[in-house]
Amino acid sequence: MTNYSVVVVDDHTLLSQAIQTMVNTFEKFEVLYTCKNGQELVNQFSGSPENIPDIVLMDINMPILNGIETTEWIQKNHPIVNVMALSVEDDDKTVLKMLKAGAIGYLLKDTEKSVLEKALIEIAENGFYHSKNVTNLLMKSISGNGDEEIVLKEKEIIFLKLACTELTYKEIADRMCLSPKTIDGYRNNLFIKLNVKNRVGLVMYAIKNKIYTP
Amino acid sequence: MTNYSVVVVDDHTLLSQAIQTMVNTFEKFEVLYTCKNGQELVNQFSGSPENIPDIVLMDINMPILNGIETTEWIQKNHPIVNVMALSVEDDDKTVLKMLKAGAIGYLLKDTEKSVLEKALIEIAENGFYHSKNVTNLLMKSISGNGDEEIVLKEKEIIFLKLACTELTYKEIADRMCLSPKTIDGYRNNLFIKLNVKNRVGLVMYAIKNKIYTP
DNA sequence: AATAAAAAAGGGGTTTTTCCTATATAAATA
DNA sequence: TATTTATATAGGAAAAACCCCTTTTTTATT
Repeated sequence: MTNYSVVVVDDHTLLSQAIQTMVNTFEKFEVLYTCKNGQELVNQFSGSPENIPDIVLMDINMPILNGIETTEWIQKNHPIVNVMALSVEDDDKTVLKMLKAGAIGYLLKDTEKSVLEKALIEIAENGFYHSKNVTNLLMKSISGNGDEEIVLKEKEIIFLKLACTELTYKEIADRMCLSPKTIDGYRNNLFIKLNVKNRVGLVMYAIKNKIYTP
Repeated sequence: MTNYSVVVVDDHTLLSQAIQTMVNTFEKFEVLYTCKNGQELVNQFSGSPENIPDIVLMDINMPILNGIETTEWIQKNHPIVNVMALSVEDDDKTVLKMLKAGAIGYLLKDTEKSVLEKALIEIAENGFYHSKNVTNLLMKSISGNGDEEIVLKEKEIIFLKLACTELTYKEIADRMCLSPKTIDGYRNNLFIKLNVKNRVGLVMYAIKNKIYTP
């Protein structure tokens, strides 16, 4: 009987290699290769059918092509592959996005070796795994709470980024080649849209949603 | 000939266990145990002399007792132990603090397995290791740039945290049981002290220095 | 106790932000 | 083309943020 093949994707090379070493100690599992980001994975997958594993262990925060985008790509092009998210993130929105993108499991990086093995076995044999946290989260997400995904337009994002600097709205207007009054509008729209009270609220939203990185 | 003993400290259990597995594959090295935070390490060290390793691989961001504090403790109580920092952080201040605390090396988590092994060997045999990044940083830090460590008092920190919320300065004053005018003073002092122009500057400083976590 | 230093508070002013309402203009659509 | 619809812009005003300078109160120091 052949082993299940695994690919590890994480921009922290040491982590991905360490996990590789670890997974290789598991009976039944074997790491094919590791990737530093989503782009590398896409290249590998597109290279040869032999590069397509049974399971992908995927970090979320990565440069170039992040975990969510990459999972979407896999879901579209190789729907048989099981993606398990592996992240330090545990904020609700991120988890939900990852699951929506098609991940069939979600594991925090502060779990035990044994838990990872158990999760891999479940995925390989049953096709799913969910930690307690995630199960609770899913319950919450289903019951009520439509969540109304907020979509920002390009200019709003640019504005938001500038609002995270020490620039004055007047100066932001100059940078964006718009009248201060227009900026006034952007700001007020976002106050309502993002449900915040003032500029600090904008800044916090931008940071939490990775629109601006301090 | 006996192996060099290593202890891995990281709050991400999966990472510390994965690194444990990896280090155990290195000839000459052997992991004694892993810890989830500094407190655990202190307990282990204080438990039995057999628990004291040659090398500690230490993460920086940890709850309870962080990497810098833990390194200081080790430096004070077990100065023979070599601490190597292992972190995703690469901002100058953090690295310098870690080195000042007594770490003899600094490795980013996105390095290769082979680099880790090489670093461990250097530490074990020569007693030091520095990645290129760190060497450059040290050069910068020595040449000129006194850096003037900014020290904030307790109340300034409380104020700074509140300034990161959507509260009005008036409301912050209430929370801190101070007059709005006093808050005015705190704000203006911090503007000068932190070299920022407005509230966004305060927020950014607080976040960058982990005084406030979004 | 006298003096110095730090923390808290106030007076009063300018600028920026925030808010509300209304209009011109461009872009998309029936 | 006429009609929405989204985007950009104004006017005006109240609130909050920002700034400078002075005074009181507390705390520490010799």
